[in-house]
Amino acid sequence: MRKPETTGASSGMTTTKLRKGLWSPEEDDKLMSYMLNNGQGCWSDVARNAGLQRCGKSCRLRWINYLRPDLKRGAFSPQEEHLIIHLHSLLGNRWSQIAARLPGRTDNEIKNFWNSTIKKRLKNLSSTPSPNTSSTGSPSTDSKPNLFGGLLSTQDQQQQSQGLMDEFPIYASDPIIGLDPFPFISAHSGPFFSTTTSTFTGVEPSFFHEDHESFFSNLPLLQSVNNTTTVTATTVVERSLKNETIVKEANHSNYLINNINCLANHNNFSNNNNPKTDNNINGGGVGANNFLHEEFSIGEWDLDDLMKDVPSFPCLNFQVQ
DNA sequence: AATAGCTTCAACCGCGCAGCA
DNA sequence: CTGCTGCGCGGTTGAAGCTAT
Repeated sequence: MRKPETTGASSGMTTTKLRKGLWSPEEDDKLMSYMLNNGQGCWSDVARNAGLQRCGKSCRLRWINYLRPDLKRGAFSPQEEHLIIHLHSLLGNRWSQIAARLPGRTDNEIKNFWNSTIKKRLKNLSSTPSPNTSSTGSPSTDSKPNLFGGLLSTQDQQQQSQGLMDEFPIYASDPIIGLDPFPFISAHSGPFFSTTTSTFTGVEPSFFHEDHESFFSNLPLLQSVNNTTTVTATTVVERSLKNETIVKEANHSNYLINNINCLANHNNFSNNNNPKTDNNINGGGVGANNFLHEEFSIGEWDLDDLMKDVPSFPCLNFQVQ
């Protein structure tokens, strides 16, 4: 928190000193009532028209992080934590994208939560290796390391997943975003990746149901690191801590090849009309079976493209009609 | 009770990007 | 093309609150 600056507007004709620091209740009232009456416009206009000695940037931040009526207050639920961890493993420090998938939460809030709480847990986890893992062995099939206090049994994982589904029904039909707090491991042990190749395998056409077509068509698969490497809990933690690097590197790695293979499969099954898909992935009409063995132009793809149509919550774009 | 150390989180800063003249 | 302006994002700061001693 910062000390509220008491210096008000100067007496100059053109130079009004902008306030910094904490917002007073009066300023909050002004901004809130202005936003409710006029909706979001140019932020510098908002600041001016609302009679605030604040820069537009400051008004925007205050509105987004504190005043917005759809904000959820209070601590993060275990389900939200679960989702944050999962999304962070997919997106890295793209807090705004993570926030867009958590209704009522802001990027700042999530960022703070991650830096203060989850990062600490990850460090603790890495400093106290699980007895169920070894430096050379495979992760246990009965339990996985987790950030909620140690090991999570398969049953507990299912319960957590169910909680997530209850809280975020939009994800209920999505086996990717909803189920796995530790995608690094599942990417190796799950049904969707071969353990010996970079190829997306074992998926039946029915897997891509139309109900979540657009979701899947753009949602990156869980990160698949070097598919021939055994992943331990320690590796998972280290990779979580280095996630930004992983995500960046993934753009030029098997990770993206997996995504693309998945996407290519899906786009073929769903026969959608995404021109980018058609041109760059489909190769202008390559059959489904060919996707798995084609070389793709990876440089033209990135997470943003893959994620852009993933559902977000309209409440985060609050605007008065 | 005092206070030192730690944690939390609201707010700021700087950068990159888009739109426009 | 260049410069300006506004917006949005991620990283960082620092005061308030909390906890341990």
